[in-house]
Amino acid sequence: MNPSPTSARNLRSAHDLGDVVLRPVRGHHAFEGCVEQLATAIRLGVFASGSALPPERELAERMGVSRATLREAIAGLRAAGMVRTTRGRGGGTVVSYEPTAPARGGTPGIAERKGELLDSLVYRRVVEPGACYVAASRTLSASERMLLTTSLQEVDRAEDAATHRQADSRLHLAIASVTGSPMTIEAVTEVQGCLHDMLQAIPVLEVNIEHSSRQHRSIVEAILGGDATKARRAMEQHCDDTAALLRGLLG
Amino acid sequence: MNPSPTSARNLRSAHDLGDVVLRPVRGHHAFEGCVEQLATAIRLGVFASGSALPPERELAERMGVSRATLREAIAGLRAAGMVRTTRGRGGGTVVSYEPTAPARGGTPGIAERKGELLDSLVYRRVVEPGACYVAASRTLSASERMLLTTSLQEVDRAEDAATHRQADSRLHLAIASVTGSPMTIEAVTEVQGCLHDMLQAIPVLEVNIEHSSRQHRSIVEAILGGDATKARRAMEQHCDDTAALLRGLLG
DNA sequence: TGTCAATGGCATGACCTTAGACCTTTAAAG
DNA sequence: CTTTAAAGGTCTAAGGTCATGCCATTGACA
Repeated sequence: MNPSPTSARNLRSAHDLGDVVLRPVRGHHAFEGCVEQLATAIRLGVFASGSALPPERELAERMGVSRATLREAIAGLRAAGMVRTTRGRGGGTVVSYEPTAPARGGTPGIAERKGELLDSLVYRRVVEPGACYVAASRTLSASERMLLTTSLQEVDRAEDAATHRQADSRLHLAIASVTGSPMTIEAVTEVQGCLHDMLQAIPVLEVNIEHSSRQHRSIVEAILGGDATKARRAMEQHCDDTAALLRGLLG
Repeated sequence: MNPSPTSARNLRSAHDLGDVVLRPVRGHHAFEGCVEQLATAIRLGVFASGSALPPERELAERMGVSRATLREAIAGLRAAGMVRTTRGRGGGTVVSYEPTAPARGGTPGIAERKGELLDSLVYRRVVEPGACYVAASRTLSASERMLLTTSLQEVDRAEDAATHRQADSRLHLAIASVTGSPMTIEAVTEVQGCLHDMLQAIPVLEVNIEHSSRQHRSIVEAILGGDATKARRAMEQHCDDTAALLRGLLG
């Protein structure tokens, strides 16, 4: 009666957790992963235009990859015009990528990733408010407090949409960073990568920027003040507002 | 005066985000990753003893790895005595791992991972309460509600410490699963893997089990009742209590 | 009972990745 | 000006990973 329950197989539970926990061990080739990670870091403004990437040997070690592989990745970035490389002492690989304003010439490849992107909005709602809570609960060092205030100022000071977008990402990463938790930082980095792709795909409204700036201020204020609950609530609101906006535009 | 600020390099900000966002592209070899993931799933009870793993071809595809690589991983599990493989139609790879009671014969390799494990407690505090909130916010299908109640019952019914440990993991994975968010599920899976390793390393107290069972009940109750705030608060309490216990034992 | 299909077992060749050593270039240091 | 050290550029041998196709085994089904 049941569709072929072979003795062993049907011991698996109905709503099978096994179907759900097994994830790809790794997406693609190592060098593609490197390209993606570096490109994301650059686009998010973690490495500003004009600044140098760490030396290849150091980068390779930090990314857990051989120098040959890392070099292939850098060659990819160079081919894409995101970095320029010079040799000799004092040389290195320098970021030549200038942030571009959102919604320039359509949305390349957003539609195909719709599922992943919608998921990232849910995940963000989980991760970022939690990170805020943790950040606000900790006693922050002077340099950590400085990182937060500086990042916030950079968001406020941004004059064009492109710089503002990067400063926004950096602020969120800064908040994650002051949790002191590598896993949390990784999660926020992943989320911000997706978010950036979405926000680049839509036109920016002045109203939205003003609105989110207010939220940013109250988030940072709450974290610096050590009010974990308030910090989380503020970030929740921020995530929900952004998500509503983006879900509307993804259909 | 400053320690050698070469023109380009010092454009990197003081509290350098770049130092913090770059993560290993992938830990180790693909087949090690497979072993780890499958072994964790088995130890957490996602694949119960006696049940069959999916066919190699299917598993390989789901894990994004070639069958050759996956087979090497399975060979590893077989060598470790966790699975048994039979050929022919109706054959397959069957889990032969029986859960073991915590704290049997010391704590192999917990000390070296101390940093990672402590981090996972912070990360858990971020992820699981958030997952609860999302789960409680959704309208759950009948089978999702069933999954939750069943998982809860299994925790309560567990008669020895070993099965209780697995049922506990499965309940947490079930909660993640009903968020419907793959990224969230992945995060909780990772966290539960670490948590399991820690909890296996300590003796279980009847008191603690009783305490956490109460918390489990109120968590599931809140999720089923759609009370997101209450669900999150209950899970926060649960995480904090477990974390306090474990931090004490990790030094 | 015989056939078949689902499953694990195996082999091949192309490609990727690694580790390490060594070369070349070039600015900084003396 | 010479030396030096810090970078990127190149090579090689060994091993990991992949896609694919085919073989071997064995329970299910007619």
